[in-house]
Amino acid sequence: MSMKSLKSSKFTFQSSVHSSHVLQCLNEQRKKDLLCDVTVVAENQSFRAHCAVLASCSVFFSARVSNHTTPQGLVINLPDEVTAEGFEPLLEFAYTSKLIFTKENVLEIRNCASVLGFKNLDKACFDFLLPKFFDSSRSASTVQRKQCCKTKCCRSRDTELNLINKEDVNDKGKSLLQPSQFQFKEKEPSCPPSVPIEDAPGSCHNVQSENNIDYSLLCPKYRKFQIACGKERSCLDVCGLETAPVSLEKTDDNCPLACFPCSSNEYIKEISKCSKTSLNEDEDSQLSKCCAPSICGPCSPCMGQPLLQGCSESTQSICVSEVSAKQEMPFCSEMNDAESTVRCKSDIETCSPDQSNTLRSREEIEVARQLMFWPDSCPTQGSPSGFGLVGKPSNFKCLKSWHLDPNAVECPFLQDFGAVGAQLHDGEGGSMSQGSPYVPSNQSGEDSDSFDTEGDSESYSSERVCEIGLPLSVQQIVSLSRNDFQQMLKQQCLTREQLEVVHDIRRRSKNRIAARRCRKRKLDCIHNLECEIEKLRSEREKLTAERMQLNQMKGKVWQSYSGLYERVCAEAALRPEQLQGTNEENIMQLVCCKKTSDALRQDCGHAANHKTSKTFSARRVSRISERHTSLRVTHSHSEVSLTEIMTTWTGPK
DNA sequence: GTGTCGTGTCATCAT
DNA sequence: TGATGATGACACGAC
Repeated sequence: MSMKSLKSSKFTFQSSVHSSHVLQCLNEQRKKDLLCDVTVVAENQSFRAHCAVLASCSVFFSARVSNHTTPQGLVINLPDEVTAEGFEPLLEFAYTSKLIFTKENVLEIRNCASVLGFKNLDKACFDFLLPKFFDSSRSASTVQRKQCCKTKCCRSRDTELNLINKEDVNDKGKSLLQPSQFQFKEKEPSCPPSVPIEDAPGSCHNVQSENNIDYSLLCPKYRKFQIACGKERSCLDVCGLETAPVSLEKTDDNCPLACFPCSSNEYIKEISKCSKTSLNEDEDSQLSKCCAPSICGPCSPCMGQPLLQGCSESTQSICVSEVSAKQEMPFCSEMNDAESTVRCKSDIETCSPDQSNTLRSREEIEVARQLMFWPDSCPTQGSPSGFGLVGKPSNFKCLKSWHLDPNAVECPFLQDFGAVGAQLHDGEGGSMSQGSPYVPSNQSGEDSDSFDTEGDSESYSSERVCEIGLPLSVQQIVSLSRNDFQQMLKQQCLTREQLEVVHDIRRRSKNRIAARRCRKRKLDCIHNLECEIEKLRSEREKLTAERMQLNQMKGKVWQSYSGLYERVCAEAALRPEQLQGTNEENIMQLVCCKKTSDALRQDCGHAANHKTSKTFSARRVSRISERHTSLRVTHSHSEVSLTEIMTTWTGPK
């Protein structure tokens, strides 16, 4: 591009950290009571704040502030429903985007948020959170999960929990919930990204949320299953633009993807979408580079799940962002006058590389942690067998063959990672140490299966390798990323036959792994569907019981009504047969009748009182008599029997 | 001997 | 265009 064209071009610089920085500054100002222009009073406790911030977060404050001409010095008394306990976290949320809550005060906060109309919280947070906290059916779900998911879920769950980074939950047992993560769901079908740790040992996840959304069925991968089950639903249909997380209810440990599949996966994919724009074709190797434990947490359960595709995707996606963040691009792409090209959203590029790394990675690591917290977040699909320590014998074989550190049992990711690193290191004379670009990208998560090549097939492959004198191990052939693999082949100067064997081994091995994943997904889907069926059954039973209860109540009400009815009839000197029309009409009639009777009595009383009075006129007596006659005539047209009225009242069953 | 299950492999399609 | 992943179909061995 010529200098001239460069001069005529427009550039866009967009910072996504700017907004958070502004909010952070506002929060600091609030704490120092600087530039605060409003005092909010809740239960005799006052809070200083900025009108603009409150108004931007809350419908209530927006209305109050906009109606106030001089916001300076404004004092807003909150409704009685809003307690200080509930409001304070909301105020923090307004300034930090983080809602800190406990199981004890979450209802209070929800109530306050509802009263104050806190945007993005009600649906995005509480609809998602409360069922998780208080859903009485959870125990049942757990039972279901135990039934349907058998041992693998449970064991993987236990392991998972043990691996959760305890830093993610503070000492007070509070959990962080970041609504910004939820906002994501407005675009993508996703599940709640976070969950309080105490709820982690959840129930079967596929048993969906209150909204009956089966996350496992939302992923494109499972479209076929959806169709097969007649459950084809688009993610947007389900999640909607405004509906955030739909529920916390998860159902099945063994199907993380099932529940989170869309959640975590889609969410992470969204991240990766942005990030991948910055990736060059060598993304595999970049993924490899970045997929180090240090990024996603040393013992990330997700990463440790050898067979969890979703998990690995999450991890990888996060890492992709991490990588892209490392690219030093102070400015984004160029925008030509007429044809605007790519516009960089660059929270990454806007700041210095180091800074952007920190900011981005923190955010994404937080997301990853939240996902890990979520029992199902480790997607799934896979992975019932979880961390390779449970489940199939093959996994044991894997560990047996790859273990370097027996103490690493609790951290499969590290096992695999370290093992492979060591393996590669040995094989490549140090060029493939841990964390090096040569560490295969597919080793994080599900693809740790790729190391499970021990067995007949692997033995056969090894024999072939020896036969043709390949200077490579089967593991190297299989586990390297595409670019690394090709680069290695170039360095090896292999014969045509050797190349064919290498490619054949690699192809078979990858396909073998893919087949395993595919089968696991199928099984997960089956489990998920079973869980869903169980949930629907229990719901049906619950509804049936509720219906019976309502019928009983209806009977009681009817009895009460009948008694009243007869009493009113007797009082009005009417027979039920004299009434006609619907029960509502009859009741109205009876009420009129009662009023008229009262009026008559009153008039008669007056008449009696005035009998001796000369002012009592015959005209008034005549008028009373007319009214009485009219009333009699009206009711004499009633021919409907009480039975019919009862039928009308009972209504269709 | 037969059925079931787990697994590997191939072919095909999509990305 | 080649690499890769997903998946249906088939074959095979173990139980």
